[in-house]
Amino acid sequence: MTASSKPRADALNVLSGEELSSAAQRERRKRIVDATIALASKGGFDAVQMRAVAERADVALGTLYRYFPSKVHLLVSSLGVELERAQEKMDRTSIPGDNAYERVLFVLGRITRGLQRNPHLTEAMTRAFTFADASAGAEVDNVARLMERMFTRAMSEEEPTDEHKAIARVISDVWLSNLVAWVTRRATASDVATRLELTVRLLLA
Amino acid sequence: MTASSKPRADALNVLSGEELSSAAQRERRKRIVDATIALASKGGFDAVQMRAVAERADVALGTLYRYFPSKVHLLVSSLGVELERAQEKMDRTSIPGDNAYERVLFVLGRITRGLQRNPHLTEAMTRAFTFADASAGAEVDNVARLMERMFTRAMSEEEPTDEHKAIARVISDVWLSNLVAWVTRRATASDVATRLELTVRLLLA
DNA sequence: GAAGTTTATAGAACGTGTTCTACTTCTGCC
DNA sequence: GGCAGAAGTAGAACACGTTCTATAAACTTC
Repeated sequence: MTASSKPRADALNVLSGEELSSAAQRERRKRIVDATIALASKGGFDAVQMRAVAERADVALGTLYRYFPSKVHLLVSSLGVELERAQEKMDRTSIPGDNAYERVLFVLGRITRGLQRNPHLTEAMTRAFTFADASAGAEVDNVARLMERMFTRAMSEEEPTDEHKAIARVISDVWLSNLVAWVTRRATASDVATRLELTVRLLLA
Repeated sequence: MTASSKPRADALNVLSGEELSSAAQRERRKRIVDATIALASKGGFDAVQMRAVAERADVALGTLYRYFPSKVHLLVSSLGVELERAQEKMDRTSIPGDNAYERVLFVLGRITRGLQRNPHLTEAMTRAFTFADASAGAEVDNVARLMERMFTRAMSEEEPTDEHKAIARVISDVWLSNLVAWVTRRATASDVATRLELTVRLLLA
């Protein structure tokens, strides 16, 4: 099938090759993450089976493992992708509220409701995140930073102070813990809302 | 081996039977939990393999599963046992400090250092705790309650107020999250100490 | 103390994450 | 255009959590 006789084939190969090498890989990676998110959305953590992800992304199992060395890496990386999307969306809208307290609550409420709209996906990602071991430390750190940034931005548009960073960290911890309680059905959505509000009040009011 | 002809055999059977039935089961359960803790202490979450626990506790695999329906149940239950021990020890000593802030920090420091003395065990238990799904909700709730009680007691000896309960919950969340960061080597012991102190200061100073 | 029920045992079997092997296809380089 | 090495593929193989089966022991009840 290769057009071996045309003089242009060379240039064409180089060009599409260029794009292929990096671009085909970007493309594969994207397919993998998309497949992960689709499967997670449908059936949660357990439904994200490596063979199923590979098949759906149309790559071999070995390739999947070359891109993501474990299921946890895969899910935490996907969480990172999702959080970045959420952050971008958040950056495009202005956050209402007269003070840090109101603004943080707004952001928390909005993102929490967003996650609760897709319970299986949330379950898959939070469980992977909290189950991650040291080998996924980098991915986990990345996500943790994204979360903290989200809350420091909500608190003020200035460069965050150390105190604001500390508060953001506490909020991240409480938020995650409540999300986990919610996905494991130990807390209702309104329990979560109440506790988050209480927490933010303790910290920022 | 059964003394079938003696009139007392009956009573004895009933008695030792009584003790056996329940007591043999208590005994088995204890052996299982001990084996779990021993294996976890040696090699963490991965070393707690169901076959290994069963063998070490000298019960069949099926029996292990009859007592604890999954590895997570097993580890979270063991965490409950450990926390109760820690609480009892805590109850026997008086907590120094002039105010809630100092007292909570004292308790936090003490229990954190205790856990850090056995990193593998801590890793096994915290990972099981945060990985638990809905089916282990009861066990997880039990542990969460133990944690919160530990901190409300530190804050004051009175019946805890709602605010104190809320604060205890936040501290529990932050504490757990830092413990996880520590076992996954994303935070050092002194990072953890610093963050806990900062958190308690935000909440109680 | 015998029948029936519950609990325990040994071990096979199964599912899914992970690793390994043998082979093919790309890609960059001369 | 041909070659060396990297990347991808198909699928077997392995490990460990979990379930299942067949049998034996322990307990309860009459």
